[in-house]
Parts: sequence; C-alpha cells; structure tokens
Amino acid sequence: MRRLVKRPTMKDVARAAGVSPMTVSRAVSGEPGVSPDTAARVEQAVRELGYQRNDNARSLRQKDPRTSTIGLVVDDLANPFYALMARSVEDEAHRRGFLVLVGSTNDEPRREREVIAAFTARQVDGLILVPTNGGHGFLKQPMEAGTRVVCVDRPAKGLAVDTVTVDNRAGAERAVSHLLGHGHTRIAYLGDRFDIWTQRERHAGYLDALASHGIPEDPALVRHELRSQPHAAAALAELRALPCPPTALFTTNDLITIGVMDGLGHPDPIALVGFDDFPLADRLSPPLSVVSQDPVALGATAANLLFSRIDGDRSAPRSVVLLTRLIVRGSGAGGGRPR
Amino acid sequence: MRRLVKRPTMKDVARAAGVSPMTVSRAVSGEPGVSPDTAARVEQAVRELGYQRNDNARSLRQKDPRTSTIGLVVDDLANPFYALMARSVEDEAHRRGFLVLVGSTNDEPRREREVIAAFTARQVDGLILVPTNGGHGFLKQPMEAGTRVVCVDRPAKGLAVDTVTVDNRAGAERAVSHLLGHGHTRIAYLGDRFDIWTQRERHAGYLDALASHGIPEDPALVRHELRSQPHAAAALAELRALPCPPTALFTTNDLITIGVMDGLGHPDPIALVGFDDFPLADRLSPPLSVVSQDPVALGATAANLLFSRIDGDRSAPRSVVLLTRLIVRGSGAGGGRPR
DNA sequence: GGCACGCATGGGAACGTTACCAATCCGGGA
DNA sequence: TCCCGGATTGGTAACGTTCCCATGCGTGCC
Repeated sequence: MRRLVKRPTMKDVARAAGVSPMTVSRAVSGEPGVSPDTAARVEQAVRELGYQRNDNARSLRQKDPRTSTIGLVVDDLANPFYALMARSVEDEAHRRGFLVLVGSTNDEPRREREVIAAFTARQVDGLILVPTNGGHGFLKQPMEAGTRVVCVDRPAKGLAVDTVTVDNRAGAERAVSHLLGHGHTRIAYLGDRFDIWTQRERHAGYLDALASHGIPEDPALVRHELRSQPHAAAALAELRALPCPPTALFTTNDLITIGVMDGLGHPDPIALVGFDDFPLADRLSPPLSVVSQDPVALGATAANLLFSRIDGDRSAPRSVVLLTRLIVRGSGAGGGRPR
Repeated sequence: MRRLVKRPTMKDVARAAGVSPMTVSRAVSGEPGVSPDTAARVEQAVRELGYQRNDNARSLRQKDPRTSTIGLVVDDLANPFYALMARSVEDEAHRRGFLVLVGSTNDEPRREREVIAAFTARQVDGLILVPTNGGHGFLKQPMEAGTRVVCVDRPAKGLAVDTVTVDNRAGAERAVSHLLGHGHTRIAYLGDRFDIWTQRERHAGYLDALASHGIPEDPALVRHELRSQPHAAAALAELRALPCPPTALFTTNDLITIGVMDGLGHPDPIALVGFDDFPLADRLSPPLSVVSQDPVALGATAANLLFSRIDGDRSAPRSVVLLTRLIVRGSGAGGGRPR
C-alpha cells in the first residue's frame, strides 16, 4: 500500500541530466545563459522524472517576494452576483498568471478575519475584498508589508484603499422616481440588513426620490433587515394588511425581489421595481423592471486596480463608481392586467 | 514613498522576546514544552511586531507535507450550479482549516491543464475536479506524489478516482416519460455539447424513455451542441418550422431551458421539461417542470471524499451517485391556457 | 602572442520555518 | 550528598529553490 513516490526535486533532475541544480533552475525557469543542448538534456530529464517546480519554495527564496496569488473575499460565493464577480476576477488573474484563493464571510467580521489571516499567512500578493461591517485594523500590518487591498461592492470603514462600487443611491432614486412617475405615492421600501453599506445607500436614494417629489416619508412603509425570501414575503403580507397599504414596492436586492414575488398574485395591482437584474426577469408576469448593475465589470475593475497596485502603483487610493441602469419592463406601472 | 516594512520573522520575534527562534516556533504553533511566562513574552512580542507565521515556509519544512490547501476546478465559476457547489466545498474546507484555490476551465482541456499545473506547483493537498473531455495523464505524477483527486459532476475518462455524479440518465428518462405520460409522442431533445458526459447520459435517458414506450426515435427532433441561449432559441425556431413539429421539448440544462423559453409564447401549446431547477421556475407561465439536482450535496459529498483521502484513506476508488428529482409544476402537460 | 571579454556553468549561502538532538536546570529519592 | 528524570530551551541542519559570485573556456582584438 505504500506507493507514495517522493516528488522529484531539482537535485534529482540535475543528477539525471548530469548538470548542477543551478543549471536546472535556470533551464526550468527559462532564464538566459543555458546552452541549447544543455537545456534539451534538462528538459528530457524533467519529462522522464515528471518533475514540477515547487512554486512555494521558489517564492520563498526569490528576491521579488511575489507568490502570484491573490485572495478574493466575498460575502457569499453562491450568490450569483458574487459568482459572476469571482469569475471575472479569476479571468483577469489567469491572464496574468495569478491564482485566486476564495473565501466567503457570510458577512461575519470574525469569519472575514479568519479568512484574511489564512490568506496573508500564505503570502498572497493582494486581496479583493467585499468588506463586512466590522473593523479592518488587522489589515494594517499586512498592508505595510506589501499586501495590496482593493474593496469592491462596498467601502470598508476607515480603510484608505482603492474601492469600486456602483451608484447605489442614484440607482435607487431613479427606481423610486420611476414609480412616482406612474402616480404612486405610497411606495414601500423593502431592504436587507441596514448595517450593509449598499442598503443604507439605496435607502437614502429612496428618501431622495420621495423628497424631490414632495412626498413625506411614512415609516410604516419602510422595512429593513429582510435577510431571506420568507422574511421578504412576510413583510409584504404585513404591508398589505395596513389600513392604507402601499400601491408600489421598491425591493433592494434580488433575493428580496424574488421573496416578494412569491406573495404577489397573477396579476397583482401592486407595482414593483427591484434592485439587481436576473435571468428570466423579463419572462415574469408582469415583466420585472429592475435597477441592474454589472458584477463582471465590478470584478474586472477591482482586479485591474489590484494588479496595477501589485505592479507598483503607489498613487493615492482611488474610488471608482460604476453606473447602474434602470431597465423598464412593465412591473413599475402596477395594476397589471391578465394577458 | 519607500515605506515598505519587511515582514517580521521568527528571528525578529525571538530577539524582541529574548528567546530563541525555536521557542517562538513552539509558542506560535501552540506546541507543548513552553513555560507559561515564556509563552506570554512571545505572545507580547508577536503582538508588538504584528508577526504572522509564514505558512508557505512552514509547510516546506514540516515533516507532514501538507499545505492545507485544495484546488477546485470547475467548468465555469459564474454558472450558478457550480457557484453553489463551490460554496459548499469552501464551507467543508473552512471547517477543516483548509483554503480553496479556484479555477474555471471553460471546458477547454488546455486551460484545465494549465490551472491544475499551477495548483500542483503550489503543492495543493487535493483537487476537486469537474473534468473536461481531454486526457488526464498529466495527473499521474502528482497523484503518485500524494495529491488526492476527486471528480464531481462527471467522471474523467480513464482516471480511477472517487467520483460523485447524479443519475443523469434516470432523471432524463423520468422527465421524458412524464411528457409521454401526457400523451406527447413527438418530443424534441435540445442538448448542449455532446462531448460532455452528462449530456450523453441525458440523451441516453431520453432514448430509454422513448424505447420503453415503443416510440421510434426521430433524428429530426434531436439537437446537440446548443452552447448558448441564442443557439437554443434558434434550434427551437427550426423545430417549429418542421413539417411535423414536436409537441413537447426536453432541454438538458438550465441555459438551454431559458434560451428556449425566450422563443415560447404566453401561452404556448408546446410542453417543456428541463434539466436543472432555478429560482422563479415556479413563477413562469406555465410553471416550469424540471429535473432538479442538488449542487450543494454534490460539493459536500466530493469534499468529504477528498478529505477522507487526504486523511489517509487508501481504499479503492468509490463512485457516488446522487439522485435527481422530477418536480412537476405544469409545463409538462403542454397546451397551456391563458389565465 | 597575450590579454580582456562574454558566455556557460557551478558552489555556497540564504529565504523562514521545523525536526532532531543536546544542554541546562530543577526537585526528589537512594 | 549525589544521581536521575522530566521539563524547558537552544543549536544545527534541512526543506527546495534562487541569488551572488567565482570559475573555466573559447574568441576577438591590439
């Protein structure tokens, strides 16, 4: 049962090729100063032994302390939004010969800390981070030691690093104005955890729209902390039971939108605009109007910022805001009729 | 501008605490044989310097050659199915103190090779692999050297490793039988790349169902290689233009299902059952009947197999087949009426 | 013809850590 | 009083690689 063959090292290759380990190192890494026929002998030995360079040992010794690995820390990798972002980051990394370590935080500061600590212990060159609401003082030391950090989707409180977000507030404002434009004045806000920055921004946009149309805010129509689809469905039921129920809804992420839809009739007189686009939103009845953001662009932008930092850019931290888009498909009008 | 502080090492901590590096090593790793007050002095120095152990150097030197890192190689991380799987794998890894490197192959054997080579060069302890159709001989050497491998979603041709799949063939058979049970006899098959194992299995299940009902196969109704939603939509249009068009469709993944839906009317006389469940499938008109598989269970099962291998299990490779479930929601009947 | 130069190659040290073994110190029992 | 055993600590070497410098050799040039 004991069939484990020790991995061959450069020493083994050197012996097989009749050269020194130093020459193998040069040949394997494609450095100049190796004669063609020596290189061929080394390559032959590499193939015979199935040798593969140990990149951990390599980056330990190299002058340039890079590991060509970055860490991606998101709220939840299973969320399609972050999955798209992750894929986009991975593609950028792959193009540059970097690997990606991933971790989900569940928005728990403790888990975020654990994951980031494990990443920096592996000497990642940089981190792309969807920060939780917790403190980020633990990043100070790694950053001084050269680990680059970029925040994406949300800024991290008190952390002066490149940050890529979308115009959450303006997007929400546009969505709610769209509802107001259809004559709705009782517009409910259904939001997720209020300690998440994007949610506070979207709520501010909701208030902006009401204010600019001279509609007073009605606290009875505002629901925060809807962490799941059932929460959202329950909130909708409560809103409908009000003496003076809302005629339109603004939902602040795809999960809540979907949760709410489970409580809607076909058709339903209530109008709806949601944050986040998703597949088949145009096939629902009525077709769903949404504020769409582009997770692929978010990921790619964050990755490009990170890699330019890794490549030595030491300029002041930048803040990039990508634009959202209101996609009008019909659900914003309300009073949908049967088809 | 030159503010980069070199990372402190054990030597620095040792100097600050007035002990030897060896003692720091023991204290930091929580090994026995360090007096409480020495441990306290070391911990103090660690905090002052912001020291963090270099786990790459550690695993280079350790007797046990583990890096506590695994690699996850999927077709496309942005695909919600694989994203759920990835999250599930990550959770299992996190529970055990392992990190996860991810890579997408796009189903290209070349990219798969590159990604896996980069992973093994980092000395991952194991790989969870959604294999492409290419050869996997390059895995022989790393596996002999101790890298454990588990395949998930599909087996890898000629690779004797633990494999976790679902009962694609039986699931497809059930779906098509469901259509047959509603009286359909002209059932089209709309499939993705036929070089993907799951697609061949599902096609076989389609044929099984036809055969067991004594329906002859009509090649005009079978479409492979539908790699995108537009492809699927176009195939549907062609099928409808046939002199004797199908009355029902079997689509073999969520992408194709969604692509086909774009070409369906509201309502549409054509019946439809698709492989893969997705959010809001029950909100479409008509509500979509699907064969659902559980990506979270796939990922967790694969991870558990992998970790038991990493923990030393040397028994013969296992094959685990998880069950799919036919969820009947209405679209299998066809001839949907307005509501 | 002698010397400097470029190129290919190798030897030794080091990256940050841990395995192994030796050294030291203490108290307790003969 | 002396010796032994356990607990704590430190020195040295090594993991697999690359950096730095030295060596040897052939070639061109004055």
